[in-house]
Amino acid sequence: MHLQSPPRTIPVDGPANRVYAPAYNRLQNTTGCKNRKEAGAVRQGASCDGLVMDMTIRKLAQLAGTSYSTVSRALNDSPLVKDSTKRHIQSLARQLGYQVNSSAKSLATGMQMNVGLVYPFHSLRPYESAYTSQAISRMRRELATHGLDALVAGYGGGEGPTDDITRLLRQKKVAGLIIFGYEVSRPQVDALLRLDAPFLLINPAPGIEDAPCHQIRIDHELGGYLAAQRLIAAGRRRLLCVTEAGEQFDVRLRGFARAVADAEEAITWDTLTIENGLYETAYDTVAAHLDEVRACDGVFAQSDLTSIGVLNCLLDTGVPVPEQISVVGYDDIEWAQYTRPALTTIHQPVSEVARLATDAIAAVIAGTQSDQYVEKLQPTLVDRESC
Amino acid sequence: MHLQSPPRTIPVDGPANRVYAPAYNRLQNTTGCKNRKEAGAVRQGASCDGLVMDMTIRKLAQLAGTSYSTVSRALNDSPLVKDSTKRHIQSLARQLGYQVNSSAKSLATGMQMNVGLVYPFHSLRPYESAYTSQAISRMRRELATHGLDALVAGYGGGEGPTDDITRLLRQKKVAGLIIFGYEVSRPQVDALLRLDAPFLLINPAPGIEDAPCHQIRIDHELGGYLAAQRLIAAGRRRLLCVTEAGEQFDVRLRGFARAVADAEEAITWDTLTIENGLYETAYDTVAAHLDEVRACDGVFAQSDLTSIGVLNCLLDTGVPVPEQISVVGYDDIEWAQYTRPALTTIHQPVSEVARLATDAIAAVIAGTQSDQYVEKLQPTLVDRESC
DNA sequence: CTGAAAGCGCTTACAG
DNA sequence: CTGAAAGCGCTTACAG
Repeated sequence: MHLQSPPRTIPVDGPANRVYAPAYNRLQNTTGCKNRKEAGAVRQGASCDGLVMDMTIRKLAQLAGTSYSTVSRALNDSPLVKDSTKRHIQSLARQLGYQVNSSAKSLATGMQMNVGLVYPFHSLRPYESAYTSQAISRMRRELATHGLDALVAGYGGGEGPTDDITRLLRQKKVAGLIIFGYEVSRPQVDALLRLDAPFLLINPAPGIEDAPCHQIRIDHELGGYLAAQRLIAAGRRRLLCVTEAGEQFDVRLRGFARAVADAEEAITWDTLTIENGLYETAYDTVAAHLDEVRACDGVFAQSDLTSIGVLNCLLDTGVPVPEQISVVGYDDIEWAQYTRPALTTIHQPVSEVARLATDAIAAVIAGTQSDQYVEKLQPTLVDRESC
Repeated sequence: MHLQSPPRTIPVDGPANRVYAPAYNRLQNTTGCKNRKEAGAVRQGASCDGLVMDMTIRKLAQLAGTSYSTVSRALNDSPLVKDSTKRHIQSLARQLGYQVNSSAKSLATGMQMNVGLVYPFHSLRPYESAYTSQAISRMRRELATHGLDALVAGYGGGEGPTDDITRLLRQKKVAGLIIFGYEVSRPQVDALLRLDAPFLLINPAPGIEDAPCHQIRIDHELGGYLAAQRLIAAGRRRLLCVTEAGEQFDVRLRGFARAVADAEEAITWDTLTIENGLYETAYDTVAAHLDEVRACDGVFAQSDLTSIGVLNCLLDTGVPVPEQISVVGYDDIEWAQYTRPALTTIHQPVSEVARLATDAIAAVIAGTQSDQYVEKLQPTLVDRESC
């Protein structure tokens, strides 16, 4: 077997006309390394079912009888390598359970095969919304089909660009970002743009839509329209929107208003503003304004969690739903089907968003997608029992 | 300002007595790099609010007027650096928004500051259980306080050790793993053990408990006991356990049986086995065995999702809960409080688990925790309306 | 098609 | 306390 060390071409005296001889690759040093590293790190030489933990392309090259350059090319399926050589090396690698050291690869290529999934940090809740959880869960799987791993992170309200949003990119921990954007600010997006790194916004706030970046939008105006339409079709004439303040909610309200205007019947509607989207907040706000709420016959709430707060408050105070008041939610999270009455709601196409977002970011990272990717998806009405 | 290049000590002719001059660090090469890399990667020199994307310790060193070794030490807060130098460098780094290249650091130290959060892949559901989501969400935050990022991954049933479970470790993408272990197999754990890498099991199946690895267990026997005790205290005498097959569920059943044996009253109990933990499965199974179910007066279901399936089926078929049949669930997911009647259930201490797991894995990674970490936590009963 | 070399951006033993 | 050097494990331009 041909070992790479010592290199056969080393001139005994060095070339006289060069002051500095090239630094011959340190081929010798497969074992005795100068820099120590233990302390919790994986022990050198540990093996697992015949799979060695610290297999490198250098060792693979020794076993295959080629240079490690060739091993590297073979493993990356380079067309420069002879087919038989490639097959030999690949099968050897498989047998020995070789896994590339992602840090080394990343350092050499300048790109880590991870994408950051970043969503707004709600200090109010110890966990993400059901909607976010479902989306993350699905994206992780889709990402895997592209050979990408998912790193999760949060971002705070308006803390500027030194958030996790840019950190992961700047540390080169991720090759790109999928950002659940409904709370990302314009300065943050601009900072990202200046970084010129791959990122994609899901559901950005209206003020962001004209930013020249990849986006997947949901037509929330239509969502609001659909909600009002359904309520009106159920014969409801005095409507109430339970909503948080914020541009992203106003859009839905605009759709709502348009449906009301489109209706042939005389419809009145009003708004009950809640401070945040927590279940408890919705519940308590409705309880505090019971008379106003009971004066209406149909409620549109801006998220399923909010809807469930409204629904439960109504039920607990003896208001029959949907007999006296209809309720329409928004999101169609898993739990919307488990309430009694089951929640009629506007479905956000999470699976589709996950698939598209994932394909898009993968393409951007691969350099396949160069121009701005913008997709606008339509929500749909899911008819259940609460309206 | 003293720049590092060219090195002042280069002998013009090279030392005569050495064949190979030492390879002087390539200090020159801060700009003209040989290896190209673009294609979706972050553009060189892009800047963001005065923060340069590709700031390195080399450039920092030039600006600070020291060697980059000193910069490295200063940034890592080494006691070897003079305090004033350290402060100078650190403030410069902060000003310029320097962020370490995590791949380079990882390659040099052998450890990446990420931990993998791995949970069982349920092919049946497009998203994780609410319990898992909540745990992941909390762990991510706790991890951040240790300077660790969270990488999420799944593992399949019994596909052996070439899962994501070992992949992330072997690729050096993570320094350690937190594994939601209720479906991890003994061979998988053994493979992990042979790898000698930091990992911690949450809630492993009973057959794993004697493996010499870090674990956080929940006393599910007690959980089962508490459930039966509550049902009995509510005057229930003919009990039914709705459960999946599996060791981890048998433990709860044992606790349940013990409570029945401890009771002074004559209690009968039976088991209704469901094929999996899906809501629909629970609902349909109860519907298919309505007579048997109606013959009992108290149900203990093995997860909240299952309980809600049972609850809804009962409600939908006109059985009043808890008047005719009491229901006790397991897990205490967020949604348990939103059902009507609100679900009485066994609370798993997710927050505590998240905090402990996170502290433990951080300690193991840091090398602080050397002996086996085993924590056994106790579930508690949450009394609501369904029992 | 293949190999030797240089480089990616860090850390750290070694030698002042 | 500081600097120059070597090394981490890859990729890839360059030269056969």
